[in-house]
Amino acid sequence: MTLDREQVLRSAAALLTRRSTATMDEVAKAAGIGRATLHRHFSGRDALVRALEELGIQEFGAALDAAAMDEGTSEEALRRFVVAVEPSAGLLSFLVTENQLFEGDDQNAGWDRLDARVAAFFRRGQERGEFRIDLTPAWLTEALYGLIGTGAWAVQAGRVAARDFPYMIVELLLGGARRSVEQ
Amino acid sequence: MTLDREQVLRSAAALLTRRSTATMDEVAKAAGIGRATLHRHFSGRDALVRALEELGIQEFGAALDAAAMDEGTSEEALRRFVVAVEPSAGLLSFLVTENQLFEGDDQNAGWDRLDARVAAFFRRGQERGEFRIDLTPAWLTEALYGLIGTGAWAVQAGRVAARDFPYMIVELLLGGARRSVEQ
DNA sequence: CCCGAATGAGACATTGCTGTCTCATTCGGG
DNA sequence: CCCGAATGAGACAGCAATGTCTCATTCGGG
Repeated sequence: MTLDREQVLRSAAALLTRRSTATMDEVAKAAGIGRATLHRHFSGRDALVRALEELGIQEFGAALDAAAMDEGTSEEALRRFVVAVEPSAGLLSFLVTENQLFEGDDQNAGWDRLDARVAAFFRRGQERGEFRIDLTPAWLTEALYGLIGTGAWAVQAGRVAARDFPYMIVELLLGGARRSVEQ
Repeated sequence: MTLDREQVLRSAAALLTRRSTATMDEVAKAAGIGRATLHRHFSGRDALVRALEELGIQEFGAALDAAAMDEGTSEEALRRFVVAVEPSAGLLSFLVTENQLFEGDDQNAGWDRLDARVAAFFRRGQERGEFRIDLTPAWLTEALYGLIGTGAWAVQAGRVAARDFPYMIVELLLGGARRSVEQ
């Protein structure tokens, strides 16, 4: 017994990433437990989503920590980060969409903190002359999130190879599609 | 009388863009009509979404046409396109999310045709030496869609200025965040 | 081995949305 | 002006998911 809460959350994340409207019953079945048991541990769908949110925040923060965004060039740091965040990309994409539904409501302070860290990273890169300054840190942050979500979806849909995920995201975000003269 | 179908679709698009789970009743109220009338014109929620899908496909195609993707440099064409597609960005973002829910089901052939046009544009740019060739046309296409959706959302959330929308998307997609040496 | 705790299966009421229907009202063309 | 068509408001049943509860079963620590 002693239900593995972590494993339940992981399977729920995997399912909801694919189909965000999945039923509590489907979530339970996907975790290999009964719906009643699922309800005993997460008082409702809201509680489940909130638990997933905390998991996502924790993983996102862990990826930022693991990437050591202050060390080396900004480009190296960004590469490390995208590699570190890749396993959580699907979950994060789901949570972003889910958050968009709560229009105006109180947004989890955890996200603000993470957003601030990412935006500060881009600002630092601008101050060091590594990033262009005509694109705001806020936009670069949003664009990074968007590309991670898009990449996760494209991989899952089979439109791009999974092993290219970090390369494609970082190359596009940093270098863009334009072929530069020195190439 | 003689309900303005176009105007109903537009207000539905505006509402569903903000909150994709809006009720038929809310859609009707947003359009200033009764729920019964809404049902008389769109036999159900599915029919409404399908009508919105056709509208989105038509607008997307119109934006491609208006941008004349074959004329001038690829960069100029892309700029024209993003400017032309901006008014439809919210609707397209909603439709992409909605389509993701139909896992595996028959996807509207209209999208395939549009995807092919966009991918062909990037491929042409690669052949002309304007775009780098280590990023696949399929990925560039997905990334463009993702950035358009992200941009639309960031504007609506007030995180970036609306008038910067085309500039930010095109600059990031083409040039990337890296500050190049010649700058 | 045994007993308590946790689980799974299912019944049940509730809720919110949907789709259909009716009927009084309103609009607008002829 | 008048009549038919369209609309709005609301009633209604159906349905799917939720959340709660019960009860038999199973697991595992002592």
